[in-house]
Amino acid sequence: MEKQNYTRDNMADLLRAHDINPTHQRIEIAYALFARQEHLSADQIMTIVNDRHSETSKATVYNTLNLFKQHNLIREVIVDPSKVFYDPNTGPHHHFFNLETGELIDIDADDVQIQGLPALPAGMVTEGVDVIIRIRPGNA
Amino acid sequence: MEKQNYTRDNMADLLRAHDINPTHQRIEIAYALFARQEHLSADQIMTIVNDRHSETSKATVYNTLNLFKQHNLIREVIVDPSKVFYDPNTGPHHHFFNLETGELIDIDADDVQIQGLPALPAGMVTEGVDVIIRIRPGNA
DNA sequence: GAAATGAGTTAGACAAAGTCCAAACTTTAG
DNA sequence: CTAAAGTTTGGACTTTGTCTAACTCATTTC
Repeated sequence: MEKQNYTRDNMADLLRAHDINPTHQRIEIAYALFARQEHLSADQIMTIVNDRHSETSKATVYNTLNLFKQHNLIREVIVDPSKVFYDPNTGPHHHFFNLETGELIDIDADDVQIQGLPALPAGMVTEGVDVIIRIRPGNA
Repeated sequence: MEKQNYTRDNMADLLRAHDINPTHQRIEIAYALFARQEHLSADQIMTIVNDRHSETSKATVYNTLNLFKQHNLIREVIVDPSKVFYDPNTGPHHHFFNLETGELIDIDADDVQIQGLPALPAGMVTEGVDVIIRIRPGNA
């Protein structure tokens, strides 16, 4: 959590550390997510990556994001019915979701305990726990 | 929670109790959700409603589900990136989500406590808290 | 170095969920 | 009966995401 130096150079190392062959496009996409440390949609990522010069196709953006997800480099966040967000933070954490702006805010999971959950159905294993707190500006 | 008698007849009362004018199509859609007490997608609801005879258009299904949602008769569940599920249970509860089958299982929220959440951002109000436990068949 | 190989990328067609809109239909009230 | 308000409809449209077959490019192999 301390490595703030996200440059294109060490994106290659990061990718290799996750068994991903670092290509030009993959580095750009990883850089877009990690340098900003924001939750971005595929569409936003494509805009960012192509704003510079690179020309990366839609298919590659989707392929790459799914590849990153499979290799646990990023995580999907499903809160907006119309699009998926990708999150460079794979550590355990939850989210505030601002219903007005669509903004996501991280909540570190270390401080959060959830008690009283029933047992899992037989033969099932937990893959992940998502807590989403939907918020809106308001009249306290 | 005790009223198990969900018939088309008392769907009209239910709709009126939520300030919704009970039309033929609305009754059918409400009946589809409440009689089964299941989590259904818009597509599934349309199939069910049209399997009988009624002929209800896609636009009406979506209009009606959004109307029900606004009047707190049903709730949206967002777990599958490709489609929204509608839930006739509006009481506080959470979900197991079976990643293999797409099945949703309710978890009563009365027994669940969540501790250690940070304060809301200034000027914000909680609209709802969703806990989703993603599960898959497995090797315990 | 030329050819073969294989991984990665691409444009564009396609699919599915959901929205939008103007026309048509239904109710209700006068 | 008529007007107004409320509801439904088909179909066009948009958006997110997938698929495919061709193409590029780096690497190996001879």
